[in-house]
Amino acid sequence: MFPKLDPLLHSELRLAVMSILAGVDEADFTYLKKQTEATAGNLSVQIDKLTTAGYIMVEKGFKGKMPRTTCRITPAGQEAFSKYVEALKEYLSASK
Amino acid sequence: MFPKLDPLLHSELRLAVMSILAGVDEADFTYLKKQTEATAGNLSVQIDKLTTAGYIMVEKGFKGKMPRTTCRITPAGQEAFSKYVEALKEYLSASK
DNA sequence: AAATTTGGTTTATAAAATAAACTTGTTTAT
DNA sequence: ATAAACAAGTTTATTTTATAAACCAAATTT
Repeated sequence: MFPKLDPLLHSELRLAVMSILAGVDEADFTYLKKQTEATAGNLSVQIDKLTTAGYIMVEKGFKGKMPRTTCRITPAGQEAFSKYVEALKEYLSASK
Repeated sequence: MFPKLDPLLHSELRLAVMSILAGVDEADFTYLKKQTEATAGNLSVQIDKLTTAGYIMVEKGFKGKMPRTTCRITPAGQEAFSKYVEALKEYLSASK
């Protein structure tokens, strides 16, 4: 009746990050920070977790002389996100 | 862009409980336990939190000689649940 | 060249989820 | 009648998480 919710996605900030990445080709750290209004530390930690899980890929480079961290969703991440959305629907459609 | 998710509802078990209660008039502890497959301890704690928040009401009585705990969603709970669902949609509709 | 800002990471703390252990009373078996 | 097993929870302890605070290195501004 109530499917298990992927704990990696059932987190406000990680879900926001995945939500953004699911809709774009790539997004860098500062963009994610602005959009989510998260602190840098929190974002850094959550990006690590998503990376370890294989849900996103991180590429580190430079934009001019400044460091730049670019994130991209992986196919596994896309699928996990879709599954999570489906699972969640079971919880939201109460009376059904 | 990403609204704050009510932390009281953004919890797998509490959300399941609220989801059930949103669809029925009342449900007792054992029914909730069976439906959610939660441990009694966990369920007890989460019911407390929802009660303290004013999202549900608990009535204690007896069915024959055995204790019975009946739960009901409150108007405040109904509203919080609706708001949560709306907020969550912002997270799920990524590309929009 | 000192102060500030950028783009982060690491570490520490607070809060949450969860399970294990316990309680109170009931039913069943001996 | 009493011991064993079960029902319905609660309380307490443990593990995870989320989050922020503190820190770091390099770049930019004053």
